[in-house]
Amino acid sequence: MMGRGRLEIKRIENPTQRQSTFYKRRDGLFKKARELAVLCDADLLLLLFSSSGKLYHYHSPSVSNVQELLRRYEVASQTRILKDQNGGENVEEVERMCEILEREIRFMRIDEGEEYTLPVLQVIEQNLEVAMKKVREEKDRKIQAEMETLHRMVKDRQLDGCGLCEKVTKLHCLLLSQLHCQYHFMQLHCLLNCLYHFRTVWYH
Amino acid sequence: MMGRGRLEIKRIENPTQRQSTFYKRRDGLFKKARELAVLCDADLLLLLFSSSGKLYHYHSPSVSNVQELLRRYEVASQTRILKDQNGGENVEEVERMCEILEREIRFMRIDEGEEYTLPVLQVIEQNLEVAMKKVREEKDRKIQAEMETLHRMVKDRQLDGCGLCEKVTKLHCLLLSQLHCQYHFMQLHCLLNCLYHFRTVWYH
DNA sequence: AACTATTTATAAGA
DNA sequence: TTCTTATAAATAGTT
Repeated sequence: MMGRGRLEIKRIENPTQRQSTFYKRRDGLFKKARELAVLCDADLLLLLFSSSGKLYHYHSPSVSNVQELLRRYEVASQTRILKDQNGGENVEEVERMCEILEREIRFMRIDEGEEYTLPVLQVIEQNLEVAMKKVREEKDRKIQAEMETLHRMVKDRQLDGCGLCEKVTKLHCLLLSQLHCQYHFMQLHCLLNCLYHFRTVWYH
Repeated sequence: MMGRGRLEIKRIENPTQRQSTFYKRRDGLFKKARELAVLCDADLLLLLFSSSGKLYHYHSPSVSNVQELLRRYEVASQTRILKDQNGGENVEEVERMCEILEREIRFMRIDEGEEYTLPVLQVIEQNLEVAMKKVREEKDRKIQAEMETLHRMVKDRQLDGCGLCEKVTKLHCLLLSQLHCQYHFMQLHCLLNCLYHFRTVWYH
């Protein structure tokens, strides 16, 4: 890294040297962490255990306690770390959240045994159309990217011996004819399997 | 610090510059953290939230999960972070319910800023197809019922003077031609408005 | 996203 | 350990 020689990023086997490096880099890391928090108005938590088990930690001053930050981490990373503190208050919030989600689903599909009026069905259909449009656009984008990757592979390798290039082009045309229209699901599914097959065969 | 000028360690007020600095220093910090963990055989956890609330995190590979490290932190710092296991039972149930609903929505539509793989997109599309099919079937049923009601009204009243019966039959045929195929939304919407108009006129 | 002139971090030596 | 110093690395300002 820095310093007089180049250092490989591998565990330092010499304990004295490891310890020395640990001190220096620990100080450097905490300094950088503090600076980032202050300069960029970011919240951070840094927990560090030396190989001997000693703890060093830092959290940005705007964070009043570690729990608060961990709660945000839970939400952002979709993992569950902390158990819920209070029983009563946030239950209502969770339930309200649940209701909102339920309503969202309700306007995305039909449930058995329910009665719907025509205008409601229209709304649901419209919502589905919008969602479907988005999904298909995203799929278009992905398929295009796949095809470009394939073409690049063909070009890069100058591999045209076994007629692969021709096959890829054919496949590409077939896919393009499917894009931007109403897909027939099974047909496209078949084509995509074919596409994936190509990629795996390529790297045999 | 480094770079062309000296930088005071104070919150950067210019948002563009703050963002730019954040990216650069974030990368630097994570690199340093990784290097320290590897070189000195240390365990570490780094949670970072940008000022806009986006999460970036890292923990050394030797740490299997975040809880494990937090438990060590609790012991070392003598603070209580992780709550004990027991607590509100029904809270968990509600939350589980919430998660299920959320997952259901997640497989019914595309969210901005998310990355989806092609197989996932396929699943979402398939779910939408199923939902759409159900909605359209339900709509068919409703429209058929509407038409039958209209026909009954015409028959019961023996009212054919002003050519209403003929009009209703025409409308019926038009609607039937639309059923069980892919509707064009606007077209059907127009027909339905027409249908409702008839019913209200009827009872003038 | 890239480029550099500088500053900063730090590896090795004292 | 702690300090020094030669050198590698990081990055601020700029394009």
